[in-house]
Amino acid sequence: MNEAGPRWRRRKEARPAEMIEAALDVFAEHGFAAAKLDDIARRAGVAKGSLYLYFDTKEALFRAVVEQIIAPAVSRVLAMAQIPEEGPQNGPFAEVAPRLLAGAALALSQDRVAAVARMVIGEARTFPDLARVWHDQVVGPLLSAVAARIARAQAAGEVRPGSPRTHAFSLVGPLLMATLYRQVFAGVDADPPDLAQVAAQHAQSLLQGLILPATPPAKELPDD
Amino acid sequence: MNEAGPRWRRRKEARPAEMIEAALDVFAEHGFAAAKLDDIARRAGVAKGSLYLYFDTKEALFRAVVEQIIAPAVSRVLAMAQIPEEGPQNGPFAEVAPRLLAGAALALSQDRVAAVARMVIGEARTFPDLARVWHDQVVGPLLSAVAARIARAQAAGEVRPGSPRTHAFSLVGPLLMATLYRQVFAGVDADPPDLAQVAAQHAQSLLQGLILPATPPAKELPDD
Amino acid sequence: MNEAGPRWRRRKEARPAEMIEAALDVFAEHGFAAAKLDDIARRAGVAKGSLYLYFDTKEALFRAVVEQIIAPAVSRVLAMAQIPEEGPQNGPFAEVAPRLLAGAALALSQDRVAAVARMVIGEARTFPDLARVWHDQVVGPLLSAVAARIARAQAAGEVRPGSPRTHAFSLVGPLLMATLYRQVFAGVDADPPDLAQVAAQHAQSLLQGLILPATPPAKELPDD
Amino acid sequence: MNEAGPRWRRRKEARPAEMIEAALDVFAEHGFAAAKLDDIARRAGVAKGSLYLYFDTKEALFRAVVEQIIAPAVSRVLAMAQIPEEGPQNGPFAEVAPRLLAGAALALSQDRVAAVARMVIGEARTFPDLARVWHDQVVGPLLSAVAARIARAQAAGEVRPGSPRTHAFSLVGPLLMATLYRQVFAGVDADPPDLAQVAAQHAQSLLQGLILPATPPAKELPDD
DNA sequence: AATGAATGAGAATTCATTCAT
DNA sequence: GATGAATGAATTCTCATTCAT
Repeated sequence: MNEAGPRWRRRKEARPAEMIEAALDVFAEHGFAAAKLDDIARRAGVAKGSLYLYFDTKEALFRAVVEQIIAPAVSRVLAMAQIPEEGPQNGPFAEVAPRLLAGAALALSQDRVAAVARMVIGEARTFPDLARVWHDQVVGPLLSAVAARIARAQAAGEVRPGSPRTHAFSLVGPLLMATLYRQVFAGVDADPPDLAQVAAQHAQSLLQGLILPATPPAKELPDD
Repeated sequence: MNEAGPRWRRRKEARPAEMIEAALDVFAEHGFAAAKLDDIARRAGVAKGSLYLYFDTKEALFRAVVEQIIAPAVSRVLAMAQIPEEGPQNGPFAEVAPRLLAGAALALSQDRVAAVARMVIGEARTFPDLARVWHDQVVGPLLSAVAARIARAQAAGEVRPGSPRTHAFSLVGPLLMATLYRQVFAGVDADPPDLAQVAAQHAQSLLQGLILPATPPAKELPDD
Repeated sequence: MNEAGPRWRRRKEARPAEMIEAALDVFAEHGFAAAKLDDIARRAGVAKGSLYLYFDTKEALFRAVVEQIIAPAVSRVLAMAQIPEEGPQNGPFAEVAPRLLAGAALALSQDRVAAVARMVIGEARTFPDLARVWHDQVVGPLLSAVAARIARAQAAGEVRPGSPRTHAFSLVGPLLMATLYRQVFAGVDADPPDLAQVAAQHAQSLLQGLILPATPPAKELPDD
Repeated sequence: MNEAGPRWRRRKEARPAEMIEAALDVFAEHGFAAAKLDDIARRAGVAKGSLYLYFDTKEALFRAVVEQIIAPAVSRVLAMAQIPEEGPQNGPFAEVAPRLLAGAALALSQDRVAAVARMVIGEARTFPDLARVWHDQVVGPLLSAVAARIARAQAAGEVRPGSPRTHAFSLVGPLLMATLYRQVFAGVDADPPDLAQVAAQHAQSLLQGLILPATPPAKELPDD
């Protein structure tokens, strides 16, 4: 710690995880504008001034939160969609998609990720940079990866034609919607949607179609 | 002196509306916390203090904005979902659903409604009351209406079994997602999704299924 | 409104008593600085702007309160001290003084007068004009009148030598103190001093002396 | 880093005192409502915001001023009234009382104490808590102590019967009245009463009686 | 590296005063 | 004469950022 060296280089890496963790909590709870550095410092167990040793600005701190905590979570989900050219996940889309949604449901169950998402939505207009970070590092890659996988499936004749990007919205929209719903109405709706359930049911509905074949009005079949 | 001059009344009732308009603009642009009453007043063409003749507090003004914009929007959308027992909309679900989504896409294209939605999402944690209003007056009724229509379709054997509420998420989630996307990434993504397109394509995908029949050009198999 | 005339002259006299009454109440309750013209207007049953038809300024309104309400009360008390050269009140000081104090106790029992006094004390430094009005129209005349009467009594050999002005403080100080005490500790002390009792007992104590003649340790005599 | 450097502590404890000093000045000069935090800060040589490091609110600062100035003043005066059972002050009441008044006159000559008193009187209605503090910690104990001493003198046959509490008003009222007079009419009356003079003359007048024995034109008796 | 006291620009809110009706 | 909506200067309080220690 005392000898000179390239150790300094590491400082950026060494950014106290506690600060970022604390910042995530506070941002998630109050939103960006209403988050107080005082709170963050207290929760991180450091002095307010210490935050400035590592982050030039409140916004920089937010950026770090996204980069250090959100990005990894995104990568994890992407790993399920970004199906490598070869490998076991490269099965039929009808099998990959449900797995993807299930994985996403799991990732989104961490309230922290969802809370940041809610925050970004609220502050996007005020801090365009936040929106850009979120778009470039989270939403964009995710959408593109999913759309790419869908395009591949279309090329393979597995998936119906149409804008792959729009198909991606079709695939992930309901799950994200449910996530937001849980976030926003946490204290209001005592019976919020279950993410895993939404993921599973929606995967089936979307893939197979919501409409049942117009069964010649036969007797009711026990639903399968 | 005694006659109730409606001269005043009219202005007295017009002013707040102009203030709410201005407030909507500013809130939508900056979010609640970052919105400055100075801006709102200037945009409304009144003095800062005049706002306080009609709204006790910044929060009260925010609430007024939400309620003022909500009311008509809800009526409009509910009219489309609250499919009357009889009437033309009471056709087969496969025809009703696309119309519903198309109508919603239209309603959501008004940036004002979408902007308020984004605001509420962003400030839900800070103003729980607001979340409750939004839930009880907007999202709840809407979801319930859609779910009820779906349940009816299920009873008629038109729609695959499963939680009607979750089916509702499947149906409207992508459209709402796209709406939010447009709001949040307005300045970031030069090529945002087109709501009408999403509505149309998603309706077809969801209803008919994203997966093409495993085309050894066989005949349609009863799903799964 | 259009014809010139002497009618205007009357306006000052016609100053609505309700406004002054209301102002007294509000000033007494909140002090000068914290008194709101809105309150005064509401209590007077007029519009806020109407106050300005009669009083140029908040301070002018206060001045009117003093002149219209306080001054008469003072005159009443003065009438008891300003003993005319002849007349029944011109008896021995030992008889006049108790009557004077008793009359003052009665006058001060009106909380309104006392409340304004409290207010002036609080705001004197902020609004020197108020202090001047109060001094010139209330306290000064009162003190001078009492001191003059005392001086006369001294000349007659009735009263012990010493500064008549200081004697005046000796005479009225306890009663005023008790009045203030009641005002300030209205909500705090459940058993405030009774003004009439203070007046009576103090008159006797001061006039006859608090100290009993060092009775050669004889048996207790029924006092006085 | 771990040693508790008292370096900071000292400054941290000194600052609030300076602020309270400054606040006393400004409050005394303008009263509570009209005092500007800006002024106080400037006079204390700190930034406006710094006040809020130590006092949550303008009212809290006011309270601190009162308590800070009260505490020593009360101790000092109580020491004079709380005549110990034994000791030199336990002489005849006729000797103790003048000493008591003289001491009080000295204490009240400090404008700071008097200024705070004036403030409390002025703001009592606005801040009932303040009135309570003042009553419970200052006026109550003082009055009780004086009344108790008087009661003792009555028991010893030194003092005329009557409510000891009212006698206390008789004793200290003129001095307090004079103190207030000086405060309130500081800028108005060029010749305010001298506290020591009032104390001395009133002590004699009250103890011996204001009325001279109906001198059958005898030779001047040494008064007493 | 760390601290936390200090700063001061900035925002919400109040209210005496004005003025069109 | 009366009204009360409108004004905007003034004030309290907040909080990101700085800096001496």
